[in-house]
Amino acid sequence: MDIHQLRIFTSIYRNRSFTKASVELCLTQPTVSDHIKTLEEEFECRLFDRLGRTIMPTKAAGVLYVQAMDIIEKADSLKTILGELKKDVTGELVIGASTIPGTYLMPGIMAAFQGKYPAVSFNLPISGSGEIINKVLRYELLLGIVGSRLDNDQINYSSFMDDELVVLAAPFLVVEEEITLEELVSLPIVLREEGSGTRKETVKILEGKGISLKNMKITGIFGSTEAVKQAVKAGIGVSILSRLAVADELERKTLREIKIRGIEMKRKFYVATRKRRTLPTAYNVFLEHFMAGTKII
Amino acid sequence: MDIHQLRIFTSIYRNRSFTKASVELCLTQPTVSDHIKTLEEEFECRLFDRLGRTIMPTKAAGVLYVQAMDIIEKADSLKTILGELKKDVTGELVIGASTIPGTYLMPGIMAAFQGKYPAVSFNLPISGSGEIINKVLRYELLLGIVGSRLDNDQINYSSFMDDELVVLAAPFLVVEEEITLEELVSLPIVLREEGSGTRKETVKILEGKGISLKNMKITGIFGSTEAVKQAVKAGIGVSILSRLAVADELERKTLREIKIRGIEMKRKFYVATRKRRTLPTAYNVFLEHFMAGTKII
DNA sequence: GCGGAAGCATAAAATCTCCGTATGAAATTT
DNA sequence: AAATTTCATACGGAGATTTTATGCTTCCGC
Repeated sequence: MDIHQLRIFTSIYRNRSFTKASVELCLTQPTVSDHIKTLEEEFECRLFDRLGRTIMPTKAAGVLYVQAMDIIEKADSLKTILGELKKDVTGELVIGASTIPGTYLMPGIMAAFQGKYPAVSFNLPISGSGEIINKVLRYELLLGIVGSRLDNDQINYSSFMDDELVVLAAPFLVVEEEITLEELVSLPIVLREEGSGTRKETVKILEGKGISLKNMKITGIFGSTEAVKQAVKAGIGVSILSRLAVADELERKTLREIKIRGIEMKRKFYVATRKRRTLPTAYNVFLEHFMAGTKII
Repeated sequence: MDIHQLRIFTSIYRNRSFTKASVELCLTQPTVSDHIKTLEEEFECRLFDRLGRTIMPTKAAGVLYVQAMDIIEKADSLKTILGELKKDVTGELVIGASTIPGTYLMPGIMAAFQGKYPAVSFNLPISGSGEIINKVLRYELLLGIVGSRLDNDQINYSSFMDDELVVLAAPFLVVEEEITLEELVSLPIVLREEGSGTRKETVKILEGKGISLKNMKITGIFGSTEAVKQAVKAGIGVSILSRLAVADELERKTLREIKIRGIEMKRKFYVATRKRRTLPTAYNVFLEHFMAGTKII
């Protein structure tokens, strides 16, 4: 049995004629006859009584017609359903993010997106960059937003936004507005723990300038960005954090930015996806919105 | 798209593997691959991400799986449903009957049949034999029970029961228990109207004995069997009716049977069906019961 | 009632689809 | 790095589908 055969059957049933059905389906009459014969043999029951010039559907045909139409309609709707899926921006978007973008960037973007597509909801697991990327690798996440790359040929990174690392001090700390790199090294410093993306990027940039952490006076190591901020405010030392994370404090002047002469500490945020995976439409639409919305910043 | 292809798809989805699906379905892996390719092209969406040694169903695949299983199960149930139909003795049986069998024979048989198959109900339109046969011809009835044939090569008759026509008189009428044919002709007679099957059979038998109605003294023509009985009881004349129709009256001796020496007036009842038409199971089962139950009478 | 038209069945040939074998490419494991 | 696993592709043959041609029956008009 075959959907095609069911279509032929239902056409005959409606038209009360093999010939008319063959016209409707753009087939020849013998083809139509043959398929009905096949169906009758398979179901072991006559479907149409051939009365010479006319035909009469049997009771079995009446029963089959309803069932067959059911199947045909379901089959036809498949294409529509899968087509709609391509336009369908609904459901839960699970997007992993590392600490800085997850805390200070994504919530705002997600809120804006949800204003545009109210049918979506968000799930935003936040961990370190490395863990996020690992989950993308292990198919546990479709999308990760990270501030640090972990080289792996299975991951596609696309950078979408420049971030800046700024040196921060307590407002009361007696330091120039702009200092030299050498002066920075002489200051007491507080940092995130090892493994943090922000710390990793900071170290990378400093080492690029020929400075090792070992040459610096580390007065505190803290497990979260907020803790580091509190430590800086308390005067334990200066620190280097993402501008994104301290925008508020700089505005309210509870933290002070110290420029380094002739140096800009840039880093990038990345969207991480696994190679060869197909993103559902909602994710793609979100990414589009996301890329467009963050480029300007 | 094809049910077969949907089956292949669902097997892959369950097995999370093209190869395992090919084993399950007794196909080769390239065949399975090819069908999925066809589906993906038809639906214009990827169903499985090929990740090298493993695969991952896409969101579209998840949606399709539910729909596909639905179709497959419906398709599989078709055979069962049509199979059940063959054992299914339910629904309304519409059986046309002419006056005598319809009035005096069918109700009892139908009651017995319904005792055995409580799921059936009956619809028993009663008209003249000719009209019943015509309705069978015009596909308005599947089955007719008639006491008189109407020759037509589209109708199959099968006789199932002998009936007897008996001469009836009022109990008070002074007539011998058994008379000769000549004596019968001399008696006043009442009859059904022309067109009645009983009258037709009566005339046929009498003419077979060389007697024409024109030689008889017709004292009344009535439109129903019951009316004829009343007329006979009232002494308007004798009449010839089916034994079936007067069994009660003979028993209660409100009518008297008069035998004709050396003559038996037999007639037959017939089941009339249209050639080439397929009877639903319930009708066939009823016919079987019917034939078995009436042969003895 | 007879000839022709209409409708379904059957037979044979052409075409198409489906499936298997052989082989390749990529990823993972050893 | 070699071996293994898994999916993709190429190609040929078997079988199914379709068409053309034709036959048979019924039904309609004359």
